[in-house]
Amino acid sequence: MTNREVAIILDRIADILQIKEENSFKIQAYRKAASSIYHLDEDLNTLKQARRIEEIPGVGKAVKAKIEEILEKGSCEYYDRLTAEVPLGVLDMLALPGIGHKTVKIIYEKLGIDNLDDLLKAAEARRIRTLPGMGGKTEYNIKKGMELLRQSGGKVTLGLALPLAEDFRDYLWEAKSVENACIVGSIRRGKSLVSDIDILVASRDYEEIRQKVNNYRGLIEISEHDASCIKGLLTHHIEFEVIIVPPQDYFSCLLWTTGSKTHRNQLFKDSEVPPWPEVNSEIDFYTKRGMEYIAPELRENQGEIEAAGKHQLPQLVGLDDIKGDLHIHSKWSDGAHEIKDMAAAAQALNYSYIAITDHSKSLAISGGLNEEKLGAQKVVIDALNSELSGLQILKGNEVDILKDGRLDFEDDLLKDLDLVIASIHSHFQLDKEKQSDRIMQAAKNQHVDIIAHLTGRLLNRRNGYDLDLDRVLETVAKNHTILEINSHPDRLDIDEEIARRAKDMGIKIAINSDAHHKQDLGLMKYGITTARRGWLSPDDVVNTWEKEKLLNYLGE
DNA sequence: GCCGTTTTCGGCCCGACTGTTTTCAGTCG
Repeated sequence: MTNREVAIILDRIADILQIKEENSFKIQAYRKAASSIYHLDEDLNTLKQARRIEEIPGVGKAVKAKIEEILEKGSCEYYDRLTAEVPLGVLDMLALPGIGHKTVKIIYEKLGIDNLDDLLKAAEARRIRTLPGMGGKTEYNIKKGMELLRQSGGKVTLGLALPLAEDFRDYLWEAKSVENACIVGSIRRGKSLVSDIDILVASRDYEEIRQKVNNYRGLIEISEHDASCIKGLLTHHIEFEVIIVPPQDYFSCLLWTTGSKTHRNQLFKDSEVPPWPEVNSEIDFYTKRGMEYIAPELRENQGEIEAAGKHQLPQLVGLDDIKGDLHIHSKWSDGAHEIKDMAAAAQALNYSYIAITDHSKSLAISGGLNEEKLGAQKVVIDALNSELSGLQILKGNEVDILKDGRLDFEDDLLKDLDLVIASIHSHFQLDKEKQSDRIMQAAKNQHVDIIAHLTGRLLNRRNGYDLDLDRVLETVAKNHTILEINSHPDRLDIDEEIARRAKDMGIKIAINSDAHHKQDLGLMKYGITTARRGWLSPDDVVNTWEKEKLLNYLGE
């Protein structure tokens, strides 16, 4: 069992307890333990062997026993008992926006519905409105939510698929006969939602690879296999495909399997099908055709082939270019750690600056800071800065954009901060005009430096709010406001398409982790991938800049 | 169920909006 799988079980226990309306603090305890484990930087199995499970924050005697049982047996008696009472299909319904634990409980108890398909049928048959507290709008929410789920077509986020793919690839590479192995397909191109995990393996021993796949701890089943391919299902029910080629064909197959189809169609004529033994590397392939090397993230037939032919591809931003992180939370609001701990984690990444940007007072659930606390936080940061060498902590805030476009703090207070992020956390359903006006008003505020998670989308969960992007981007450009690429793999907001538009309009971008936990600083790589897919260069991204240049820009 | 310069039980625990109601329960960030 991986940490993530254990965390998912603990979260499901919390969900079922919530549906059963048990003590809310008990539910909270399971959620906290799940979150701690999700963010752990050590493997639970290792911790168990070292008898250190109880060191995990939020894990006491009871949860520890359950974790150990799950690690040994893949499940625990308590969880099995709960899922016998409330089937997992009932929990699937919680994914629908506007449908919470109480609603799900009533639907399950009164109508006996325990899966999404039956729920949709009941909503279409207008049976949901017969239940207490539910009406036409609840049915609409169900139908609308199901549409969103269907749109994603069973795809999973890169944040879920990539770690699993990396683990699988590293495992396969351990086989003696493997000379090369690479994650290919949409994961290699860095798409934010992917349908499966594809691994290309160079080996002459098919049988060894098949045995190896068969023994993988994350394997659920092998569905089919032939001389060059093994297909099946991995944990989290993600489909996989292992493609096995002889070593001399590896690089041409790497190109072919990375795709995308449209990139391939544009590049190759019908007659051209791999292998091409003369190809020694991808760079070699493009060079021999008189082109620059095209990075996997660009291979989407969005003008990259033409640009590569003219040697006009941008120099893409990379993780190594990043010098700081401008959107970080601490314990002062809803973060998990003290500022000094986040600073230490940033130093470990060799950053030269970070901005502490806790929430503002309106976001009460997250412990948003009021004027007084913000003042106190500045004193703490000043003290830390006087001790730190090599890293500067910028005094910032993620200030809420209120319903009418005003900000949660007065200008007088904002002007004294090093960095102001403005973002929306409420009133998602305003109409296009009002929503756009609201953001534009924030962008026009001379103290606002960055607009964070512009569209508010949550991948597989919620579409972005209705925005007139043309008008918004125009205002952002005019006011020299920076747009954020939020690196959280559930957000990746703005996406590559908007990022590229923004770049063309001269808008600068900040790639931020929005870290609520030390480990979250590592999410930066997902934002980088999105930036690369948006054709961004280091110069387009303000947090690749030297500190002095950045501070100058913020001060203007 | 966890946690304790509060110390082994009692605290943990927001607030606004939405939808279904006609005074409030459920959802969400």
